[in-house]
Amino acid sequence: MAQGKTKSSELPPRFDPRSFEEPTYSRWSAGGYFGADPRSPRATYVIVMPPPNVTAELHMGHGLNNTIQDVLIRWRRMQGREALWVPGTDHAGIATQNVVERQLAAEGKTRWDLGRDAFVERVWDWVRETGGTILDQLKAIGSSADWDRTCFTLDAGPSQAVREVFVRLYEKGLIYRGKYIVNWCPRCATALANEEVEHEEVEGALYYQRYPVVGDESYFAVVATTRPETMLGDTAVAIHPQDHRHEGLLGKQVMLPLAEREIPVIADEFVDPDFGTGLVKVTPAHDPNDFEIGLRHDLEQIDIFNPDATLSDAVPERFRGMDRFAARDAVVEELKERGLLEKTEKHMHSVGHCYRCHTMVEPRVSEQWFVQMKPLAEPALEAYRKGKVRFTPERWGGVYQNWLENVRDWCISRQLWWGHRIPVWYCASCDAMLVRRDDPEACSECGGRELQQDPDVLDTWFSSWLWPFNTLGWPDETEDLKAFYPGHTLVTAPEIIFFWVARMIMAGFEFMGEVPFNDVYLHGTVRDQLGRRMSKSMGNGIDPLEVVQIFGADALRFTLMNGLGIGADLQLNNEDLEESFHVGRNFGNKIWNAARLALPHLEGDVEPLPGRGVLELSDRWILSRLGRAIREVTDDLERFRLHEAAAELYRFFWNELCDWYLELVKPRLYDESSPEARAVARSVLRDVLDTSLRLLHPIMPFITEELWQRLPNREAGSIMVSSWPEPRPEWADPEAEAQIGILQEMLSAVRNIRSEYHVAHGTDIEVRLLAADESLRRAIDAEGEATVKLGGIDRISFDGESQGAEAMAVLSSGAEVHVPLGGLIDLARERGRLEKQAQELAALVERSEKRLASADFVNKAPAQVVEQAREKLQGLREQLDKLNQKRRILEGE
RNA sequence: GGGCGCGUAGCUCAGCUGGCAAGAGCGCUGCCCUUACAAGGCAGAGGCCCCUGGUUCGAGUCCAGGCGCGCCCA
Repeated sequence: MAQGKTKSSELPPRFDPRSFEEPTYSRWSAGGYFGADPRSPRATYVIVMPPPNVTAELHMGHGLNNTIQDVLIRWRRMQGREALWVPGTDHAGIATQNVVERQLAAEGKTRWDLGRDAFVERVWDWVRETGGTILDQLKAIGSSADWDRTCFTLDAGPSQAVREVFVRLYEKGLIYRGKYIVNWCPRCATALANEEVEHEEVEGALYYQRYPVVGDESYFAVVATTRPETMLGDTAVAIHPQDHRHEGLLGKQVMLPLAEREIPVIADEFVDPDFGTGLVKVTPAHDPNDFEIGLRHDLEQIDIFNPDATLSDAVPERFRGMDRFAARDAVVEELKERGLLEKTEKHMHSVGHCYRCHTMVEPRVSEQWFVQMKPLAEPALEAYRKGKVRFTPERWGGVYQNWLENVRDWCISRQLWWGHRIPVWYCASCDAMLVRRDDPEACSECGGRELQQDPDVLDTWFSSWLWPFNTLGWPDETEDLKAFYPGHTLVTAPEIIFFWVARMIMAGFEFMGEVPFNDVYLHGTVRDQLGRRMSKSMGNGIDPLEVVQIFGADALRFTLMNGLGIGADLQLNNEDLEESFHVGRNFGNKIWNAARLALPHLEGDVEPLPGRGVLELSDRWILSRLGRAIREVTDDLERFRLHEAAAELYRFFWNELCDWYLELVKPRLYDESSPEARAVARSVLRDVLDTSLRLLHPIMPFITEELWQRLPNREAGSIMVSSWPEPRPEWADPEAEAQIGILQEMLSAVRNIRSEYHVAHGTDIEVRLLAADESLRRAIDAEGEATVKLGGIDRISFDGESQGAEAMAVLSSGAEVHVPLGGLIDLARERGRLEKQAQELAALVERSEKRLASADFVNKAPAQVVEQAREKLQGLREQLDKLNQKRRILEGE
């Protein structure tokens, strides 16, 4: 793909990502660079993509999540690993069904109007139409997933895996069916798992209701409740056994008003004597705690609701069909009329809401399927304790552990139509229950052919938790499975630690005998400029594709990585995309222009990097700095500190390579009269640019490929499969770093003086360096031509004495920079300038002296620290002395 | 109620194992369209590192308490 490209000298002055991003992606795709080979002898590196909802559209959260994964996978691929990133989508039972139900509602229909089969077919139509859109969108941001392995949770393979898992767990006794209290979403008309309920503090009221005591109707049991309407399902009143205030009531019956039923007063440890009156109503069918009390006391469970939370036939006729909130008003009103409402108090309490539609959840007894979690949790906990699974940031490990230690059974049946149907059949003839991998033809007990499959489907997460291995072909023992399980890194958001991360680890042990990945990297949330979570409903989102259109995928990716503190949230301004993304775009432009400068000088043959002996000072310096950058970026990536990798790359490329090296090397590049010197410069430039582009590639894949293709002497057909740079120890060159460092400081001082005295650009000045140290002399000696150019200097001399009518600065080494400015010098201004500097230095000297005067510091601090402090003080004093000396001369003028 | 996180420049955030003359980007001020880049260059201003105590020779960093903000669990 490299040959015959546009000539480098023809690069336009501004980089235009749209001109190359899509074609570049197509070439990668055609080149087969995304695919992983199970037969490869290389060590693997595997990430499974958190599958987005099949009908979702790409938002910034996906953008962030997938960019992180792509950075990691591209980096490991370059390191020579057989890198596999498995993509796919999730059928997202409730969410997807909701979307199609809303479409139907717009047509004035419900799913029951269509019937199950037609409805499911309709969802499939919608999925076939829009499903996978999001995966194409992921390509636009550069994702290098192995698309040939794209998986959908409802595909045949994963569906078979789900059945296999259900049957195995059932046979092991870990799946059971029972009538328990579950969280019920009246809008979705289905049960939910505990984790699918979001609790929210709301201001409600505490209603004190009077239940007349049977046989002594002038006496009342007063119960406090936040949910008066559920009284219609009360089957007892309870007190704490040690609560002597209400002892007289124990064993008596009270008359439940409105329902006009007699119910007992019982004693149960669960009751909190300090809540309300110490007496509570017990509604076993509609409160989890009451449910437990009911079991202990063998109370009747009266389900007062229909699936949509209107009141059922279990309540008096006048309440039937009322919505639960209307029923609350009606009950309260009627109690009030009868004098049975003692008082109401404001009361804050936490109320559960459906995580998909935010409707208030109703605890409700119903028959559901459950997974017994404790036995599955043990190996998952063990793995964490032994460090086989690590979390980044570490603190999430505690959250994971805490959840597993207190894990409750998992309600896996959903009263939905879209999803994996539960593989259980009931025989109409003999009541047998068949749990099967394949659809049975006849009852195995009685041979009856009238079999009814369980109408419910499984929780979507019941397929998601198999994702690390069902995407590789499990339960078949495939080549892929052998090669790519277990995987390595999971990248996701902390809010699905329970839903998904913990369960995947459990399933990994239960079905594969091994943890599915070692590292869980949890990233923050994308927020708007006000700190609000981006969401469709609030309209404060940013469309990543729009960003790609305007700024390019590389700009998007760099901005995301650069702004992403470890475990921290990321703020972007959705009203000002320029503000949010120009950093990445401008960096791309900088890279582009550095190449625009370099490439014309690199045409034709370029020799490999020569030995150290022929390198110039600036070459030694940039190679030393580059080595440092390689170490830091690699280390940052290893520790998932992606934002620091991005910042380091930005700093190195811009502030060292562009600001200094390119300027220092220019004279040699343009000097055709010294071909040998020019050849060395070209070799170093080529190598540094090549290495820098490879370092940048995981974060900015497109621009680096585009430019890399124009470099001579490339090692591979695509930068994607070039090698990740390794630091060469022999490049480390503290001497060169020190020399260039002092040269930079000197130029800074000169430029400061120029700026202070408004010396026009183009007006060269003379610089006299007194007490110049060896480093500075050598640096100027080696880089004289560039130095005079960068400082706008026409002459540098090293002799003479401090004089009056000169601007002056002292460097940290003690070297004095004098700039004779002739008529431009303003003595008053110069005195002021030096005085300010002297004051600052004096303050530092004082602080430093004080520190060293402390016997404790000198005796107890490490010798090296004390020594450093002494040297520093000496340097500061020298600087201050020289400044003061100069000030005295100026006083005499 | 239990747990976790955050508070550093006007804004968004780095600052990892305590050794700082406290950093970056944006924004701001001044000068400059110097032939890679004005999406740029150079120079500069801007900080009780939330508060109070403690540990330490030494605290932005560790500990305790407080204030403010956010999240999770019950």
